[in-house]
Amino acid sequence: MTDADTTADGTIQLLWGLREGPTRGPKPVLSLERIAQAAVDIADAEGIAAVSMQRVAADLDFTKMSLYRYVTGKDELVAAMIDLAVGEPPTLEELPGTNWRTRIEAWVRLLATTWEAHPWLPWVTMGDRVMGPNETGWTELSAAVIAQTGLTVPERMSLARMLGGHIRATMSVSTAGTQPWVNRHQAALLREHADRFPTLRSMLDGDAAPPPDYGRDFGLRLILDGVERLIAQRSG
Amino acid sequence: MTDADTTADGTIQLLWGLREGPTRGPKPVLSLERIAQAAVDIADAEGIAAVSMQRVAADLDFTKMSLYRYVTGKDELVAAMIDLAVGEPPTLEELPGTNWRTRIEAWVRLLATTWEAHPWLPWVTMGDRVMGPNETGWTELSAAVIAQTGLTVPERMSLARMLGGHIRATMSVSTAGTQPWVNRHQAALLREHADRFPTLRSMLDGDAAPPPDYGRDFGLRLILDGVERLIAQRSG
DNA sequence: GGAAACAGTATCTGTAGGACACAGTTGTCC
DNA sequence: GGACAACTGTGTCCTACAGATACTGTTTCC
Repeated sequence: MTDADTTADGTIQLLWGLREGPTRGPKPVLSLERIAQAAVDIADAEGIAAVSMQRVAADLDFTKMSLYRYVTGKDELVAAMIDLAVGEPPTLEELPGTNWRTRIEAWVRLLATTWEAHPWLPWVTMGDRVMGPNETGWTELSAAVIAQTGLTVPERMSLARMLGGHIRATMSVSTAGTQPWVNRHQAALLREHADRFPTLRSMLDGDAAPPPDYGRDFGLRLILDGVERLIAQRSG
Repeated sequence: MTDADTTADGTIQLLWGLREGPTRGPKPVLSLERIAQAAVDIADAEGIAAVSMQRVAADLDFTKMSLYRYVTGKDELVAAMIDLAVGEPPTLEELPGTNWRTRIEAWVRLLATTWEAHPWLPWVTMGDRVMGPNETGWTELSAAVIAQTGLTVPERMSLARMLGGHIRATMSVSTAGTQPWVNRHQAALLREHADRFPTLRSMLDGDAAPPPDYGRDFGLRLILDGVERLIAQRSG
C-alpha cells in the first residue's frame, strides 16, 4: 500500500462516516464538524493560506495536537472543509424546469453560487482525490440531468467534467476594482509592449464592459448550444 | 502600496527584463535562467511540492540564500518557472489553416501539449498574477485568432478565458492506471452507495471506454459548434 | 475498584521561507 | 596603483508549519 492509498483511506473513512466511534474514555469535547466549521470560517475570511492546524485550534481554544484526535492530518481536514463548504446538493425536483438544458443551467447557477461563497475551493479541489458525500451528490445530480441529453456515456463524462471546469474557470479572482480579465500591472505591461501584443492592447480600451460573471453565462450558452447541435445532428 | 503590489512589481521587473544589471562586483556565477531551469526540472520529475529554495540550490551546488541574489522570493522563482516552461508561442503563420476554427483547434492542441509536459502548471497558474512574456504571447495569439470570429470584445474575452480553462480542466491527473474520470477509491464508494448515486454507479461499468484525452477534443467541439451557431445566427 | 481506553496537553523534531551580517571579489575613481 | 564602493555567495538565525511521542487526567466496563 502506498502513502496515497493510506491517506485516501483515511479521508474516506472520515467523510463517509466509517470511523468507529469509541465507547470508553472521556467524552470528546470537540467534534469534526466544529473543527471543519472553524477552518471554513477562517478560509472564507482570510483565505486558505490562513488555515493552519495552529490557527484552527486557537480559534477553538484548544491546542494544535488535540485536532489530531479527530483528523489524521491536514489533508483530511481540508477534505472535510470541502464537503462542508459545498453543502448538500438540491434534489432533481428542486431544479426548475424539466428539460435538460434548463436543468443544467440551474445546476451551474446553484453550484457556482456555492463556490463563490468559498473562493478558496478552487485551490483545494485540484488533483487526484476522493470526493465526500455532498460533493458526490452534486456530481450525481449533474450526471442525472446530463443523462437526459441522450449522449453516450463517455460524452456525458466529458460534459460533466466540462461543467465543473467551467465554473472553476469563471470564478472571480479578487482583482480589487480593475478590469476583471487582466489586472492593473498586466494592463500597464500590455500598453508598454503594444507592438508585441497588438490584439490584447486593442482590447484594453474598448468601452465594451467585460462581463461581470467572467463569461459564465456566455460560455455555458456556447457549450449547451454545441450539445443541442450534436443532438439535432444525430436525430436528423 | 500593498504587499501584493510590491510582489507584482518585482515579478514584472524580473520577467520582463527590467532589472538593472550591476557593473561592479564579482561576476555572477549563477543566472536566473539556470535557477529557473533547475526548478522546472525538479517540478517535472517530482512535482511542484519538491521545489524548495533549499532543493533548487542543492541541485545547483549553491547555498539556498544565494538564490535570493537573482530572485526576491519564491513567488518570483515560480513566475520564472512558468514562463520558462510554457515557452515561446508559435506565430499565427505557424498555425495550420486560415479559418478561425482550425486555428483555434491547433492553438489548443499545441498549448495543451506544452502543459502536459509540465503537469504542475495548473497548480501555480491560479489566482491573480502577472503573466510573463511567453505566456502573454500565447494569449495574444489566441486573441488574434479569436478576433477572426467577429464576436464582440467581451465575448472574445470570455472565449479566450474559456479555452484556457478547458485545457486546464482536461489535464491528466495521474490516477495510476484506473478509470480516468474517477479513481479506485471513489469507484469503490460509488458501488457501496449505489442507492444514493444510481446514475454515477451505472456509468461505472459501461464497456464504453472513457476518452483518453479527458474529453478535450469533444469539449472543444461543443464550444466551437456553439460559436459557429452564434455567428450563423447573427449573420442571417 | 482496578485496568484498559480514551481526550487533550506539552514538548520536540524536521522542513520551509526568508532576514541579516559577514567574507571575499571586482570595477572605478583619485 | 591603492582605496573604496558595489557586488556575489556563505553562515547563522528566526518564525511558522505539520506532525511524532510521551505525558496527565478522565471515563467506562469487567
